Amino acid sequence: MTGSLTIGTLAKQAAVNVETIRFYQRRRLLDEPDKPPGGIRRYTQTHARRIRFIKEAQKLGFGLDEVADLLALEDGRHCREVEEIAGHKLAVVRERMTQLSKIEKLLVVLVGRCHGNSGKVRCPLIASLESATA
Amino acid sequence: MTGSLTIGTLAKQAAVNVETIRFYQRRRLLDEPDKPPGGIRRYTQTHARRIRFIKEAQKLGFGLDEVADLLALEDGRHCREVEEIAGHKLAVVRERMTQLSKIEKLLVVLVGRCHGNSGKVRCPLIASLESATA
DNA sequence: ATTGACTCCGTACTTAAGTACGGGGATAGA
DNA sequence: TCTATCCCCGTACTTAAGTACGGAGTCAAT
Repeated sequence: MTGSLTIGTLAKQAAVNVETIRFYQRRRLLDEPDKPPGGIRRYTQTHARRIRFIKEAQKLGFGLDEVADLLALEDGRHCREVEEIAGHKLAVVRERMTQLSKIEKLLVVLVGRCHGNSGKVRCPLIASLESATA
Repeated sequence: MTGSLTIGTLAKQAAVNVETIRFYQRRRLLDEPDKPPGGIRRYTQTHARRIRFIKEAQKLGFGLDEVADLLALEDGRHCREVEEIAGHKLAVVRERMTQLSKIEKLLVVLVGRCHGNSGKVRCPLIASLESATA
């Protein structure tokens, strides 16, 4: 049955180390299912999804504390909290997208300029990001 | 004159710790100006810009090794290298933008749904990211 | 000429995020 | 049944990215 995983298979499904799962549990990012007396814990696809979410969010530059904020939203919160957390994250996310799109444009230009050429190229990558940074 | 900084003022301008600058120099992310015999090194705005760039790139989820790749582009490279590095980074950047925009949409929905409401809200944040992840 | 702030450099410590290890228990297949 | 493989849990180690520390030299203003 695909609805009941041991920690090992969960780890495989979510493509992380078993120890990482236990680490997330300690950090309260992932709940620890009750242990059947004298036994082995069972996990679900919900756990797997949450782990993958954590990993994705990390790639986007969020630290585990920030990921915890995001997960708090997922877990259901009162509106005032939601507005505060979500509003703040929204600003962060948008800022990041802006910066990324600047880098993206520059990379595109660079690759294009380069195509079929075999000399040296130099690009104003930094300057361009800067104009937004200032 | 604004064109000649000591490491201390450079640190202030770039909003980092002096030690961080020295650390970046060790990591070859930032060049170390020649030391006038028996003396104190002088930095320029170019250094400050580069440091700010490093910091921005980090916020976007790039590690220092990846930042080094980006800086290699800035520093001028042969076309084959540029196409390789830039092309690869471009894919990464686009992937990140996609993920961010998913999170963004969800946050917007969440905040909107919440507005003027005072109960509890729950959101399918994870599920949405997931659909892209899979 | 002296003092206070700053630089230089090497070494060591810290924080975040894992990873690894090891003893002891459970469990499933030969 | 026995043995291999996996789980549980605590403790300790690792890696990336800084930060801090301390002694010795330097510079600028008093």
